[in-house]
Amino acid sequence: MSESEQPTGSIRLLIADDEHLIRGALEALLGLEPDIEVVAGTDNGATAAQLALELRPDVCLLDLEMPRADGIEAAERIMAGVPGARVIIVTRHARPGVLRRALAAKVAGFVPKSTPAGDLADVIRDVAAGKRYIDPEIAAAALVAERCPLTDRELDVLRATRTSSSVQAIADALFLSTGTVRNYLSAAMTKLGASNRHDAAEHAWQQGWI
Amino acid sequence: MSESEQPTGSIRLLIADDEHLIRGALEALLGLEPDIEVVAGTDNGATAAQLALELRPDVCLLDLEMPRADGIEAAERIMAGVPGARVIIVTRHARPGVLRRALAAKVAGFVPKSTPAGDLADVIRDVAAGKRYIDPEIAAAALVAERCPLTDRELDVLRATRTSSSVQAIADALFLSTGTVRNYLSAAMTKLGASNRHDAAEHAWQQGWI
DNA sequence: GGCAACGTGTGACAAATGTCACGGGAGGTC
DNA sequence: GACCTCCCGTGACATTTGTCACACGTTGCC
Repeated sequence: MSESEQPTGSIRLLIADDEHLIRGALEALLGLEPDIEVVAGTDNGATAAQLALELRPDVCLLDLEMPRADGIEAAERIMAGVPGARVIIVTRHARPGVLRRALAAKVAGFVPKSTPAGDLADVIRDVAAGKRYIDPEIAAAALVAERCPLTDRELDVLRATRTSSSVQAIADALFLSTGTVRNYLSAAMTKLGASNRHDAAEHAWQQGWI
Repeated sequence: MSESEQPTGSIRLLIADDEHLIRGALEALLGLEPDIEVVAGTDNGATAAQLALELRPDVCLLDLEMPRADGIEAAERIMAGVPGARVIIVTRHARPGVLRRALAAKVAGFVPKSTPAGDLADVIRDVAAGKRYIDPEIAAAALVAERCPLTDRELDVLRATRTSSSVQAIADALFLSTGTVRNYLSAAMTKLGASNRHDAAEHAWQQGWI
């Protein structure tokens, strides 16, 4: 593992983003930095985790929204397989609950796509140096965010609400009776102050609870 | 307008994308090309149109999803104000109907964010040279896509459905009676084969009709 | 002029949805 | 053991939603 063709202290980076254009652009952006070397790129979380196990990059830059395994799932797999790995999550929708999930997964960096491009290299350097970087806006939002008042089953039905159209379909998906589903939905709607299940599911999604 | 500090034939480019990270990365990517010069960047459609009128870039690279004016609206304004302007729309969700809208606005290029990063510069060069470039996948999808069977008002209520929770709210937003709204929704749902208005609105959105 | 399509509305009916009250059981804590 | 919360269910009820039939006026086309 002691190649000599790279400058001393060069940061070996893995990039995962399902939008090829973005990934390529990020590679171009970070390739301009003399101390950063992009060693791998992929468009899904599962491959990202696999590549990380093989290549042992110093830092992994993972998009949150990816097929096969989202950024946090990929981060968990990488953490499990590569002790001391450093992961940065990049996301478009910076929902407070997602930050919680990311921090629970021991992610070292969390930046929204609204971050100025010039800052990204610095974040990568900080993270590579062992520091953590959490976008201050998201951190503040997460701190004032309400704790999730919903039970596990209530979260389940809200999750199912996002893909199923009728109560019957939700009940079928969860192997529950329609009455039970309606009770859970009613409870969730009351807790969230929503006037229908779609609003409730949307709210829970915005908070990153589901 | 005859500055001499740039190489002959250099393509003057404007980039608009509301995600700063992406815009910066694209600037880095395209900045690597010797014949492309990024002359402006912004994060919303309204400013993009304004800047285009002032700076008269050769090509405008516009993200579709932007605040204040989406990529196509911005393209229309640019076309109206700058004769011979060339616009490329970049989008994450390549819905068939959106391509229709874009072509109706005389857009010269249409690429999804899944395009390999290396191809983008070539597309820009083609467009600058007067050619058009339409992503073949999207073009094929648009050709087999069904024509929109909905009336203007049906589209209106479906649009409102995406933001309003109840029929009453939709009716209030459109200054209609609830009965009328329900009739339109029922008609739209029948035409689209949807079992509720949210499905219908989702379908219409996927097709790019609203 | 006649006809079709569209926009707008009403009224009635059925189905889906949301609310409420009430059960019972499983699993924890004091 | 008593108590609590969560899970799962039932039944009744009011509200919302979706369907259907029908009506009237406008616009555009043959």
